[in-house]
Amino acid sequence: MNVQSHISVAESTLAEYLRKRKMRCTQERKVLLECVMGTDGHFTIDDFSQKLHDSGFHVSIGTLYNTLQLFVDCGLLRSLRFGSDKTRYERVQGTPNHHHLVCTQCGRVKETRLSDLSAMIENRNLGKFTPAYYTLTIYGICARCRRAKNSSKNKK
Amino acid sequence: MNVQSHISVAESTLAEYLRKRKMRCTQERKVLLECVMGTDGHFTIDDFSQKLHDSGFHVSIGTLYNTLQLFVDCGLLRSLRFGSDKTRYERVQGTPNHHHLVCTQCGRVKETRLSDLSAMIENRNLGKFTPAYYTLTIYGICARCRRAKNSSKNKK
DNA sequence: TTTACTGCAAATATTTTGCAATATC
DNA sequence: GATATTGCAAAATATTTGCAGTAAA
Repeated sequence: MNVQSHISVAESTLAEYLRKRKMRCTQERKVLLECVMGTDGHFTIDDFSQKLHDSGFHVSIGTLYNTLQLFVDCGLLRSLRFGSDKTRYERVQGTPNHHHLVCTQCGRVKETRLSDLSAMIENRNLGKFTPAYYTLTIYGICARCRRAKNSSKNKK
Repeated sequence: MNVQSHISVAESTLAEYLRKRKMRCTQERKVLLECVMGTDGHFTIDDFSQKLHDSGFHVSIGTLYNTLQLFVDCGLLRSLRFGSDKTRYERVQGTPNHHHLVCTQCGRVKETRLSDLSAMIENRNLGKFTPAYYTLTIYGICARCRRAKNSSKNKK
């Protein structure tokens, strides 16, 4: 599936969701959706606010929170929280299954793909619980911090 | 391994960690560790503060945050964040591998054990990244909310 | 025309920080 | 005795809320 069709799928998903709930298809929601679809990887509210600002569009911080939450509710975004960082969001569609490696030392987040694991998780029977999406986050020490730690050990 | 030995293992883990860094083994750290080891399941700072208060021990909120973070740093606790809720903590030792099912409707968190998955994740080679612990959280709709939703559908 | 949505600012909630007092080593 | 840690309160940060004005339907 190409980028263009991802966008139109997302647009109809949103439109459908709004229609069912008698919610409105506002400029803000349209523009934000477009911006979301043009953003790869995960981003914070701040990142996103900056990107919108750079593209010359203004929305208030409240609307930003509301709208991203709306996108989470209709399954277009996933929200992520690592450690005590702020909330991050990432696109669901067009984002291949991946997991996050979070360094507990420097806070860097790396994506990794473990497709067999994904398959195993997705095919899992969870009884009466109906899964929508999942997050697998592995915390540990990244290569860079490990190197730093070892070299400081050697100095002593 | 019984509870008593879990506590002594935890105590030496902490003592070792503190010693290496020339940090002090304070009353607060000792009491909080004991309280943590006597707490099953996940808890928030507030839950924990209340529990301490009930047991007649007082620590400031700042020290509480510091100390729980210290326990996370030395591998005795895991910190968890679901949705936009506050941070929760859970013991690592003596807590069997488990995963979390979070209902995106009502916010309830249920624990589930998927041991084959755990094994798969733990045995995974992540290259230069050294894993310490991981969290697998599955978001979706719980049985109760699903029932509620279906019955409201039928009414229409 | 109705009412859902937005912007703004104020309110809340959570977590961190600065500093004087205290306790550990 | 030196200094790491605590308590407290204030600050910083993140997110939510209330309300008057605006814009979808």
